[in-house]
Amino acid sequence: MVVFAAQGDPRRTMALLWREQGAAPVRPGPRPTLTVEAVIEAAVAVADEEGMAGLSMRAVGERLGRTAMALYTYVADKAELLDLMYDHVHAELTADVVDDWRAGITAWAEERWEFYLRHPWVLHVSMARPVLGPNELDSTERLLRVLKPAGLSAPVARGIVSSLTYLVQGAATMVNDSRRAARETGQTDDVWWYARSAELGDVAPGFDGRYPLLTWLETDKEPNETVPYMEHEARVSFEAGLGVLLDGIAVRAG
Amino acid sequence: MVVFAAQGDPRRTMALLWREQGAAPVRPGPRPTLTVEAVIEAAVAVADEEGMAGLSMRAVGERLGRTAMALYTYVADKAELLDLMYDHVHAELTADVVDDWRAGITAWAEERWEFYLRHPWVLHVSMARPVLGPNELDSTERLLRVLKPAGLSAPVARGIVSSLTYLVQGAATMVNDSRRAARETGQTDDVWWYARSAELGDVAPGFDGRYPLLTWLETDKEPNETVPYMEHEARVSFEAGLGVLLDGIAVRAG
DNA sequence: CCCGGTCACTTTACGCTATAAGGAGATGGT
DNA sequence: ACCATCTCCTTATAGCGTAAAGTGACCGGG
Repeated sequence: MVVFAAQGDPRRTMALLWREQGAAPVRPGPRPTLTVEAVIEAAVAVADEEGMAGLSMRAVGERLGRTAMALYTYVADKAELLDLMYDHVHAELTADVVDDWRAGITAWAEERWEFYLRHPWVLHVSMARPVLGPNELDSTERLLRVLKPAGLSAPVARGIVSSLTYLVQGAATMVNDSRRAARETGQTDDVWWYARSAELGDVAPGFDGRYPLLTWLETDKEPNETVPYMEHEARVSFEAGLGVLLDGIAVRAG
Repeated sequence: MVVFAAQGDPRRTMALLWREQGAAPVRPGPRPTLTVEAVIEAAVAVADEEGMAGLSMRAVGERLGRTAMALYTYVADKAELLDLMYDHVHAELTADVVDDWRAGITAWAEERWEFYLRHPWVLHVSMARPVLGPNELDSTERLLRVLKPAGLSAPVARGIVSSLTYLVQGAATMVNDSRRAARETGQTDDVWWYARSAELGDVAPGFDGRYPLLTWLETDKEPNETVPYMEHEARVSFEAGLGVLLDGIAVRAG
């Protein structure tokens, strides 16, 4: 369920994103009883609570005491609504510049991490046709202010920004999927793993002999009681990956 | 549209994945005219051609000259079919061990890259509840054989494997989404970007002043005529990210 | 040889989706 | 008062996974 930017009139969507408020002309007909903002906020609330799969025009309308069709007065279609939702929540990102680029990048990545756990549906909006709203651009501009002192070339910086994004999004997706799976199946990571490794032992006898390195890979895990298995693994690999990336940047830094 | 592993009887699915063939007992009633393999192959063909969104039980049935319901003779439900499809295509991964870990990891990542472009739908199967079929496990075991000589600890190795996976999958997702968007909207990356940056200029005058570093980031691009814009960017950032990761591994290698 | 149990496969039906089409009623300008 | 205009509603369509029930083919045992 990866979704693209609005396919309707792009100018219209861009104008909404950048809020060109054209001093609403006085027209005949009933006054609207809602606003685009109210629709966006209701939609974000639905998506936060029910996930991208639960985001339907009916659900958003219902939350506002309207029918699904009433929303089409305010947005062109669902894709446009998603663009507006996407930029709306990106306003939450405010991590500001720090002197040390290493600390700055870490802070940026940590803020994104929390952000994606707060709004899992954002990860289902494709980056192949970016939304190009002001709030996401602001956040990226701030990352670049942090990255600049490392003295990288523009092409290398592009690679770093992408890799950083892939890493945060990948690890956060793992956490979100794990939570969703637990909610939908009623089975925590740990219960699931316990059951599956038993079945794996039954169906693939001699596992340790056939997969010695996979067996080795699972060793030396620090005991962890509080966080579900997969969430913990994702968090640890996020930190590890970030550390490796930062080291790699240092190698290239001027 | 991220999908999870089968929720029906997990034992049944695991038995199918590891092909415990229980010497089909002779029973009354008509002989089945298909096989699980045929169903899997038809489903993979549909998914390769139409994408995950086009993979419906009706479409698979149609390809086999059957109704959607006929498939339920061979698989428990759509989720189980997806697990079987997932492991089936992972048999294509055969990259084998090389002496140099740097070359070995690169080869592994390149093979995965091609694989995800060949089967975009694989990226929509969640890793939070892994399929645990033999073919994917084999591929990971081979990666570990390559990684082992670097002399990492198991916890660090887990972080590396995850980060590597996030990187390849993230960049490949970008390419796949870009291709899908071009197909669905009839607009290539380049046409889209041209139109959108014009609109951005209209709607956000003074862009260069407000976003000096974003403007800088887009500089020094090597001219590229053959590959669509986004695909090229994704490929370049994949290579750059891989290079940074390998450097980071070298720092930690024993 | 035929009968009864079993299974492959079909048709139908349900609730869900986005949104096109058309209608009702409110509003403001003339 | 009239009319153009706009908000919001109801209705309808094609597609999804799969539950339920029906049809007819096939096999072993009497």
